[in-house]
Amino acid sequence: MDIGQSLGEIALFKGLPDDQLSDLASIALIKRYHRLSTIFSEGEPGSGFYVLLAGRVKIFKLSPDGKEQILHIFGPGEPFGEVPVFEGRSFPAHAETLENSTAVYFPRTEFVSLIKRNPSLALNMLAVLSRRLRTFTVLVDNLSLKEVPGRLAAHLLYLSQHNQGTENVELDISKGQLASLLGTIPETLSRILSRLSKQGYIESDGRHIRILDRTALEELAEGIRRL
Amino acid sequence: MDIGQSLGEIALFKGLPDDQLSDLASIALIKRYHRLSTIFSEGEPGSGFYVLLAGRVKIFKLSPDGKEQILHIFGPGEPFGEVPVFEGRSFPAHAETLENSTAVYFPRTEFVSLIKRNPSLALNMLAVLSRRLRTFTVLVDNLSLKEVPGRLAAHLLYLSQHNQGTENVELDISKGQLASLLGTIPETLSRILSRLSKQGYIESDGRHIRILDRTALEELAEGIRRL
DNA sequence: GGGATGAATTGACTTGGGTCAATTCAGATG
DNA sequence: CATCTGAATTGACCCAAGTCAATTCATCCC
Repeated sequence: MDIGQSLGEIALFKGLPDDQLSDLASIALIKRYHRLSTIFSEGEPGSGFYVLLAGRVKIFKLSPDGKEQILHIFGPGEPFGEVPVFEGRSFPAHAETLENSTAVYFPRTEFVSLIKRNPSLALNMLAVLSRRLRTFTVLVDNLSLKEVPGRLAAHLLYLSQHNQGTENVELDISKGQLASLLGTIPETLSRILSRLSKQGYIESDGRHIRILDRTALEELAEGIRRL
Repeated sequence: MDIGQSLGEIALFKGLPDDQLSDLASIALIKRYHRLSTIFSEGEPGSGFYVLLAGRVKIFKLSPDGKEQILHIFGPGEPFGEVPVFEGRSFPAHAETLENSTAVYFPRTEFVSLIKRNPSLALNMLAVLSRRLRTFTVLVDNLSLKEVPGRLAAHLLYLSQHNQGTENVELDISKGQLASLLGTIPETLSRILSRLSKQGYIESDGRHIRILDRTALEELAEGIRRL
């Protein structure tokens, strides 16, 4: 595989001249992981960051008694683990694969010196971090200001959006993981899905969900309507 | 006032040569705000960002029924409102002064072109955003995985830390605002402060709090101990 | 096909923390 | 000094969502 080639298709590296791409490729390391393996853990010193090529990775926090809060789920093309690269300290959360995955790893010092020589790489990275800050504000808003039905409604609408706005939505993670992403537990998620069905807002069959009353979901997500 | 001079003391601009500082000063605009005035609102297009020179600013989200969740409280030297600069879209949250405040405003396009010419400015900004990402992971962890006593304990320890680890801590915001920062309401905060006092963990008198049992607070914050 | 294993669902119960309302307290102002 | 106004506290009550336990369901593999 030509690494330089595939790097060019990654949003973070958009607009870079070919020689820079091959510079990148020359410092990159390919890493492969089995499903459910740890990529890094919170508190570890980070000496580089990753860009996912294939598979899926979750970034999450853990409470002492084992409850998990997922911060992000990343797919191909998305970078993760950058915080320690620019801030110097350790990883602020855990990273684990959801599927067999392949990532490129960029060592910190080499990458920083590349960034110094390439302003548009720096700006791309600034855009990535800014986007991530925005998603965090949404997550905080959900956790603190919405209740679980609202979070779930928002998530279903989000999935629908990313499927060309279709009414048919396929959950791409287990219900247990979805619960952890929404800041709740499987039991609660299960109950609320069935309440949404009883209300006629959705039709639910395993991982497949059909949106029947989009407006109702929107109002739930906005916090205007209560379930 | 020599703007260039004061800019040099801001962490974001550390290590910049004098001519770059005066470039910065030349695109900067000084803005003054009264206490409790809106600097920007969520959803507004952002055409630049701010660095606070004096006063205090809160960044917050609002629910439809008016409940507020504070994301950050910034003091002198701290930049805010950068997300739209690099990501292009609108402000992800509201910004309002807590006191009479002065800020420098940097218009987006001019600032970006400066960053293009100065890698260390870019790296400083990457460090700022990375640090902010870390604080968000902490906030999410608190909101989702800790209960209110734990969040409060963590906050008291944080305040103690930033006062050379003294046992005497002064709340620098109103209890109402503290509640909003901790993701709760004043009534609950009040009750929990008094429970902490009854337990002998703290002594509380208005805005002054004395830490009596640091270990207990640490264990509360860790989620090991329950109140 | 038939266990076996983990995921998901359902029920009964508990509880943290929110709502609403009533005081009390404290700082600002005339 | 008296009063006013918003902040903070306290009490009674309620409810969303968590815990614990028991099934049920689905998938995989022999």
